[in-house]
Order: sequence, then C-alpha cells, then structure tokens
Amino acid sequence: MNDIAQRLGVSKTLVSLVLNGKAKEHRISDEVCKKVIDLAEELNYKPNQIAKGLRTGKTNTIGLIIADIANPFFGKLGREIEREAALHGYRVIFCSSDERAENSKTQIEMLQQGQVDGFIISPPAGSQDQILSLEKSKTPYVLVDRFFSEIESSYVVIDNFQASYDAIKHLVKKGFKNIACVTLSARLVTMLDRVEGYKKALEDTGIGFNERFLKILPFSHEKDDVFKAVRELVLDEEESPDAILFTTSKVGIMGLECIHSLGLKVPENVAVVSFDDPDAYRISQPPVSAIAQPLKEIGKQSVQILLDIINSKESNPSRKEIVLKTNFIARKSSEG
Amino acid sequence: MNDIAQRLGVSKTLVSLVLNGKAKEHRISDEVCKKVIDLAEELNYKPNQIAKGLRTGKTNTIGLIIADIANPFFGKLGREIEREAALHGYRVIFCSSDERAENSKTQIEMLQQGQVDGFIISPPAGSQDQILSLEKSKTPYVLVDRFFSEIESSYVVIDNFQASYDAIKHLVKKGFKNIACVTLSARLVTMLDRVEGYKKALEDTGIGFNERFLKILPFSHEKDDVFKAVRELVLDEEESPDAILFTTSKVGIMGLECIHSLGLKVPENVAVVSFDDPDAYRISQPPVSAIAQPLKEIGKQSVQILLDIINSKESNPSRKEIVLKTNFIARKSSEG
DNA sequence: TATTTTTGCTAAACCGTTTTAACAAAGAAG
DNA sequence: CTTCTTTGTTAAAACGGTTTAGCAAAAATA
Repeated sequence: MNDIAQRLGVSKTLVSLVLNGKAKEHRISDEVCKKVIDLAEELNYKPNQIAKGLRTGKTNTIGLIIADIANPFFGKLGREIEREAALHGYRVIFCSSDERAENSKTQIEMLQQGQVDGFIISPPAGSQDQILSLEKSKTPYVLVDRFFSEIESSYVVIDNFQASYDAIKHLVKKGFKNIACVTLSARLVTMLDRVEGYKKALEDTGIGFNERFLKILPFSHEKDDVFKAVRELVLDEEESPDAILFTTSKVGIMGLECIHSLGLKVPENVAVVSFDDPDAYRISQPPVSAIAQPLKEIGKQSVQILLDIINSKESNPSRKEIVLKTNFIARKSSEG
Repeated sequence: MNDIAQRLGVSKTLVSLVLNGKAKEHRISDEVCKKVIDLAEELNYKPNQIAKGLRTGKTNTIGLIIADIANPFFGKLGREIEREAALHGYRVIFCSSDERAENSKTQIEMLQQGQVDGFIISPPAGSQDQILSLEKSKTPYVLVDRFFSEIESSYVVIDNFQASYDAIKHLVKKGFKNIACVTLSARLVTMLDRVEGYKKALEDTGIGFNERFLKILPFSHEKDDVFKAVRELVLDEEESPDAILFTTSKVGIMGLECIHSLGLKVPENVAVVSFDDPDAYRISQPPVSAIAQPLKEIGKQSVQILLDIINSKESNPSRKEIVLKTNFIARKSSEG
C-alpha cells in the first residue's frame, strides 16, 4: 500500500479509502480515484489480511470445529459450511476434535486469540464448560448436530426423536416386530433423542419396549464392541430381533460388517435401518435404508445464524433453535 | 499484555521477553520473571496471534487445500495432516477446491495475504499456473496425492504405476483374463500412472492391452457417465470383461452400484478391484479388494517437508519427492 | 578513585492496515 | 472584502504485540 501511495505521490490514507470503496463519502476526486485503482490492479495489490484484522478486529474467518472429519457426514457438512461461508466472504478454519473434549478445548482456545470472528461447533460429550466459556466471553457461536439442553445456545440440529420414530413405524409397517437398537452411550441429546423416538414408536404401535433389544455401546466404540453387541443380539437363542436400528453410520457400518461375517442375510434374517446415508449404504448389497440428514440446509442455516450473531450490534442477539426434518430413504435392507 | 505490565509496574517489553522464554538471554531477574509468569497465569493471558503474526511475519498456520472434502480419502488425510501439524504447534486452515481450478485459485490467493506460512495442496487439474505462481513468490508449499511433471515441486504421492501393476498381477494370478479399467480423463499424473501400470501389467503377463476395455470418463464424472461406461463394458455381447479395475473409489462406488443394479454377481460375473479403501468396500457384499493408501504416512511426511521448507533459511531448499508404497488388500470381490 | 564491564530493564520503532481529526484551498454568501 | 462552506487531501494515532538499541546502576577491574 505504501508502494502505491509513494508512486502516486499521495497518502496511504487516500489509497486505503479508495480501495475500501469509501472514496465517495470522503469526496476523493474521480481522477485520483481512478489512478489508485488502476495502479493497484497493475501491481496486483492484495491487502494484508493480518494487518487488516489487527486494526479492525475482524478476521472474516469462521472457526469450524467438527467432531470427526474422517466421517463423511461431517466431511460433507464441512463442505457445505465452507461453501455458504464463501458466499458471504468468509473463510473457514477447520479443526476435527475426534469426539474428544480435550481436543476441542485446545482448538477453541487456540482460535479464540483473535483468529476467528465466531465458531460453528459440533461439541463432543463433556465439553459443556467450553461452551459456557464461549457464552461468558460473548464469543459468537452456533452448535450443529448436537447441543446441551442445560445451556441456552443457538443451534441447528435435526429432529432426532421424530426420525427414529418414523423409521420404527416404517419397520413395523413392513411387518417387523422384534426391533433392536444399537446406539452409543454418549451423553448427547442427539443420541438420547434417537433412543427415545425408538422407544416411543414401539409403545405407540403396541409392540412395547424390550430392554434386551437395546444395546448401548461404550462411547469410545471400537469395532470389537459393536461386533460383540450385534452378535449378542442376533445369536440369542431365546429371542433374537428381526430388525435393527443403528443410530449412527459408523456403528451401522460396523454392524453390517458383523452381520455379514456371521453369514446372515439382510433383510431375510435381520432387517437394517440406520441414521446417516454414507455411500456405503447405497452400494451395499442389499442397499441399506437410511435416515438422511439435510446437510445443505444445516450448513446454510448454521452459517447464516452465526453471521447474524456476529453482525448484530446488540450484546444479546436472540437465540435461534433450528430443528430440521430428515429424509427417510427406504431401501432393500428393510423390505418385509 | 499492557494490563500485566501496568499492574506490575514494568514495561511491556519485559513481559513480552519473559513470556517468550527470552528472559535468560536478556538477564531478567528470576524474581520479576516469576511475578510476570504468575500474573499471566492468573489472568489467563493468551497473546493475540494476529498481532504477533503481523510483527513476526509468522502465523504458525498451514493452508491445506484438498480436492474434495466429501471424499473420505481426503477427509482422513486431512485429519492426519491436522494431527501432525498440531504436534509441531501449527494450526491448519482447510479448504476444499472440489476439484476445480478456479476454486483453488481463489483459496490460495485468499490465504496468501499473510494468513498462512505455507500450503499443502492436492492440486486440481489445470492449476499449474497457481503452482508456478507459488514457486515465483517463493511461498513454501508441498503437493500431495498429485503433482505436475512439468513443474519441479516437493510432493508426497504413492507409487500409482506399481499399485495398478500389482493389482492387475493379482487378478491375473486369480485367473482373470479380460480385465477392464474405468478411469478419469483428468490430466493428472496420478490417473495416467494408474492406467500405465494397468497396461504394462497386461503386456508383461502376455494378455495384452485391449483398447475396448479402457473406459475414460469425462473429468466431471457424473453418476450417469459411470453407469454408461460400466454398462457398455459388462453388457457387450462380443467381449465383456471378467474383471474391472476402478482407479478411484468415487468411480468404484458408482461402478458397483451399477453392477448391482444390473443384477450381476461379484465376482462370479465380474470381479472388482479399486483404488482407495473407503468403509463401503469393507461392508459391501462381497467386500471389495482395495488398494489402500498410507494416509498417516502421507500426512506426516507432507507436514514435515513443509515445515522444513518454512524453517530453512536458504532461499532454495532442496526438493523432496516422496513416493510411498500402497497396501493391496485382497477381498472376496476378486476371488477367482 | 577512575574506568570498564555487567546487570536489569525500558523507550521507541516497527509490522500494514484503518480511522479520526484536522487543515489548506477554493467557492459561496453576506 | 470578510466569513462560512465545501472540497480534496493528509498526518498521526491506533491495533497488540516483538525487537532493537540504549541507558542507568551496580560490580569489577585498573
């Protein structure tokens, strides 16, 4: 910038004003204005964002902390968020907490030192204190995929209860009666709601909830845990389920691996329905019925809400709690 | 920082020196030193990285521009890179170019204004000018997954030629003779090498390369393109292949979807082998033989090489060209 | 005692922008 | 011919740190 100013024999103030489109309101003559713009173009001048950020206190950057980047669900969500952010002139700094509260803590603290204007976070279990700390420091943030009922936050999630409920209704309609559910012990509303929807649907249909058909895996679910749970279900001699609902695709994929490895047929021996809709479910033989999430919409809404918070001058912008509908895709794995 | 300095009645210079561990070399007394550290702790002081970056010209941030975040291969790679970077005290700003040169151009330019110390890039086809421009401006960068043979860069890739070669040898050993290949028209060495390895193996085994068995999809490969290509192969009445090599998992997944939709059996009607090893291949029935890439190693090496370049004082650090071995995982889809 | 060296610390410049406040010169009004 | 406005421009402060150069006071040496 100094370079431009000197070559043209004007002040850098003038250059700054012109390049920020404030020429008019500061009555810079059109002639000088044009010269500056032309030279800037010629030199391919790009303002140093760091310096700009230092002065303005704005970074035009969003910190995105997702739970697991290796999970295509979050990968796709990340892409949507980045796309929407770009539309508004925002960059995205991306971190993956790998579902560990220690990680997200470090990452949030790291980015909070003037690096970002706000956060979009899918908080791992046990990270309540971090969210509270954001709340206290008045840092703009939006939660996605999950939230903590004990903390008032803006968030964008899906209707997990209804999604489970509908999936079970679907299974019942297809004639399945002994419906199991394999889920995670995560202390996250998301997971709890999915189980509640499962239970409620079983009760409403008169089938009733059977404790033995609900398998809750340790949170750090290894392949072995999933295999063990699924084996216990399908190999039980007294009563084995004729259908299983998996509450995440990660568990579902491992569950299917297990079912296949036991030589059982889907859906003849056991039907399968799962949350999320990874590629794997489409090419699996048979293809797997899935509860697909509206990723585009989640990304779009979360960015827009965050930017609203960032741009709102009031200290206490209204909270937005967005609950989106899911899309149930019936495939062969749940044919009666 | 000013706050700390004032409370203790010392200069901010001193505070800065102490907190940056330069107390010893500047002979700050242990007593004062301790007071500063304690108060900083108490106030939970975190230096503003933006201000720091402005003065030092270092951001401790890596710009990662991958080709497609929704692809689990890149997702997992991203995680490994982030992990390795964190070990060295670096952050990662992440962007997805969606395989489009315009996108990566915008992203690189955006981040180049003082936002990052260097780049790790999986360059989309047609982005040569961008890499040259990085080269010209002496911006540290490392390419991953692909590189341009006409540009001298540091890069970390796998031995694509050998990987294909070995996969075909495996198929031949299992008794397959009419081996097709479905690939992308991308002008990327990565893809070309995979096809070369395929051809060479066919020639070395005496089978010979059959033009009709090589399907090159338009680069913007839609599902329809893949379906059309696969259908042309397997439904050909004169000569249809008994095995197919897919050169990416994205194509492979769609290809399998097509094969299944035609009611054909894998590997009875047609065997399948594919590059990359997404979850889908493990749970698919039958599981799909895969050419798995050493993601951890790619991530680790790319970060280390980039940091070497960043930290090397010489203006022309030596180029590193790393070619890693792949891991062929034989599964049921290629049983004879 | 006079000079030099060491010790412990600080003032001020600097990084590249934005923004505030002001200031000449020219034109308009009285 | 003053005085007030308007026009076009700029100097300087600010952002929050790091770094350079230097300065007193104390200690060591001559």
